[in-house]
Amino acid sequence: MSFKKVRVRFAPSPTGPLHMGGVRTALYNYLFAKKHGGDFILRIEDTDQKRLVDGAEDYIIESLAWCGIEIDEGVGKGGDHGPYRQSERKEIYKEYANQLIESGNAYYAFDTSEELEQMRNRLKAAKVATPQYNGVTRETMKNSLTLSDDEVKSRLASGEPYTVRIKVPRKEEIRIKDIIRGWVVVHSSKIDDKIIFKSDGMPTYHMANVIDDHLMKISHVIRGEEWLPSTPVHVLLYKFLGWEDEMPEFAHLPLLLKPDGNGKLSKRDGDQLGFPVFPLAWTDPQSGEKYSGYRENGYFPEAFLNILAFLGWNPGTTSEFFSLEELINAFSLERVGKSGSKFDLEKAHWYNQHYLRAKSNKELAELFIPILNENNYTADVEYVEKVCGLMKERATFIPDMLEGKYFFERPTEFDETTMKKKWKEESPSIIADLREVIESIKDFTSDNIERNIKDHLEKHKISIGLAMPNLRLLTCGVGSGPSIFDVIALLGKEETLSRIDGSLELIQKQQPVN
RNA sequence: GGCCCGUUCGGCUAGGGGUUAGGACGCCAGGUUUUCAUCCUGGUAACAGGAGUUCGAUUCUCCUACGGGCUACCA
Repeated sequence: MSFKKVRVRFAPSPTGPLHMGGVRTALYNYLFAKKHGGDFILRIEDTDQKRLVDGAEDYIIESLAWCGIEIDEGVGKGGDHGPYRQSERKEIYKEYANQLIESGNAYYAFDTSEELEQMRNRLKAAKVATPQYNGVTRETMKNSLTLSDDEVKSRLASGEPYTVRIKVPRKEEIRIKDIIRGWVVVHSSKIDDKIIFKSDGMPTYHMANVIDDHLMKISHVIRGEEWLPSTPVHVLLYKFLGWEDEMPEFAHLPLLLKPDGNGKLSKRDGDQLGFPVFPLAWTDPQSGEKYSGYRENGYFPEAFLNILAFLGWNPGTTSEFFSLEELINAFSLERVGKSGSKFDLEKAHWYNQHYLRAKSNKELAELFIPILNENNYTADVEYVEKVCGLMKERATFIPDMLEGKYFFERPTEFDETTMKKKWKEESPSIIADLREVIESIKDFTSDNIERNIKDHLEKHKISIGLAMPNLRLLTCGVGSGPSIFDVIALLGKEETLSRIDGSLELIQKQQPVN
């Protein structure tokens, strides 16, 4: 099968925002496709018209775009195998449903939901472990297998609602070769006659997915593990449709679990977990409820992707940082693990911090300026770039650099703990001396300032552990931050001096000396 | 309940019949620093349990336990 062109699809249903597990599935599909020079296709599985959510489709497309996952073909892109929205392929499915009925591999079923319910209850009462519509029970139901041809025809003609069910053989071993899990064998007696065509004229996932994958020439189906149990039905469908030889290969991905180890991550988890489950922020159009996203929480797409890639996959080396390009090169389905994994928030922070620090001051400033503006700070780009240069070492997310807000406003408050610990009786006179030193520095560079101040402190045997925090307190209002010499060099001599004066005045007014 | 999938440090994971079971994150300690952060060094900590196969099992097989998925006219 390696001669076949690799074509994979990501096929979400637009029932809400994509969550991070979905993004990971898309990513693995994309990586696999690109690794093998293949196509990545986006197909929208909207066969359940009742569950459609406004904006979901756009959200999916925007999420992939934010991550840098490019669609080669599909919704939002076009291509030769369209339409790529299943609701627009209705007629195609109908044709194949008929074909399956004609070949005796599917049948009409007229049972109402009440009748189905009754059947299940009856079986439950009879202590049948798994009540299902199968080779045995179908004999007792209303379908084209039990009804006469005339009856079926008249029911159909009268417009009575019907579904189409696959006729699962009674005794047959169905073998699935999964790239990640190896051979999985399921006996057909454990599978029920799944509905493949609904009474509303739409196919169910099972049939639509098989037909589309075939028609779209999909070579590999890479999807979540939750699909493994229904894969035998899909395999049967390929066989009944006569496509067995061209059946795609399967790879069922382990699931992303909740951090408490209880179940798979789901859209419903929203923000309950202490981290976003969505790539982008989302507002539910019905309830108006808002959910945060990685993008809005300050994650970089490259960090998000790197994190996601490593949840269930690893390159087999000790390298941890991979660009999308590098992921493509390193990726293989064989190196995808079998067991579910939990999102590691701490490590996610670490990744983001790494990517933040890898950015140039210019890039950082571009991202930081909007945040500054939101907080009513303005400054010219060059200045912000320098601030970023000083703050980037201590930030995980862009907004963390707001910690250095004192670069943009004079301090009006002074960190209480530091005041208590460091503001002593002698502080005003230490500062007065320091002020003179600072004023006398001609070339106002960090190195110069440092040398002058340290010389002065040494010469007069003044505690550096007192003088420096005092200076920081007066100029910044806080007890910690980047090198104070760097800070005041950036602030400039004039600003530094005037801050010292202003702060001194404020402190003398408000703070008692310890 | 039934069917299917899984199980290595706290979480993410490497490894694979004989290893001091490796790595990064976190955490702890030390160093550097005016401070915090960074950075450097070191440390902490894991093969779910039981049988079997074998000279030897964390690795292979089976059982049990635990976790997960599926069990809809949802995907």
